[in-house]
Amino acid sequence: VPRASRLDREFFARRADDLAPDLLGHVLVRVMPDGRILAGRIIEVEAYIAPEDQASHAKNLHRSPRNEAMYGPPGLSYVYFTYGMHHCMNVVCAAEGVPHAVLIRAIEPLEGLDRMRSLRGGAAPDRDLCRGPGRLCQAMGLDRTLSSVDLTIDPRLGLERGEHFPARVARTARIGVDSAGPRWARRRLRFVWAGHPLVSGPRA
DNA sequence: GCACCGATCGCCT
DNA sequence: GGCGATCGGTGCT
Repeated sequence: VPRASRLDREFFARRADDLAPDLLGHVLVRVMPDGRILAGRIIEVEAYIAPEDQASHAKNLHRSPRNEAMYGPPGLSYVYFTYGMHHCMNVVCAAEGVPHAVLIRAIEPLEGLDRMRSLRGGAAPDRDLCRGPGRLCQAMGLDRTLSSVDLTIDPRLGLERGEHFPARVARTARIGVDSAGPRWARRRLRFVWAGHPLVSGPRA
């Protein structure tokens, strides 16, 4: 996988609904403790725009040890544990103190597929390796110990500038946020690489 | 202290 | 399409 450079802090210093579509095509890179490299191209994301966003962990400026990373500088990771068994990864953005974040919902595996298969338990088909926020965290070896890391410099996890980008980006409502109420559940803050076969859920 | 539930997934019918 | 798994976060008593 050719690696031009990492995305820098300036790239992340904007609203989540502005950054989210521009993350499509860039490459999430994970260096495992043994040095093995896992990488995948971002193909599906969701924007969370607290404090007003009632689907965000930081709604109404709610702040706790869990979501503290959301209040940090742009370019941090926010990884949380949910449903008693899954992790989800976000990219923190906007100005420090403004808790915007972009949830990574699916990536196209590029490097380290054999390792991803073993991290996922080996049974599922390849098309499901990194399709969905919980699956991609499992396949990339991501958990809460990788929350609050600086994606612009951390040797374990980062975002590399991509080389291929979507010709068209589709916009839909976010997934799994019905309990936030119709106003925020309906809002089209999910962005997908139009026509990509490995997107989770509705494609348009 | 305690009850409720989740930015999900995999397996069931 | 439906449901159980499984546990930490949250909010109420």
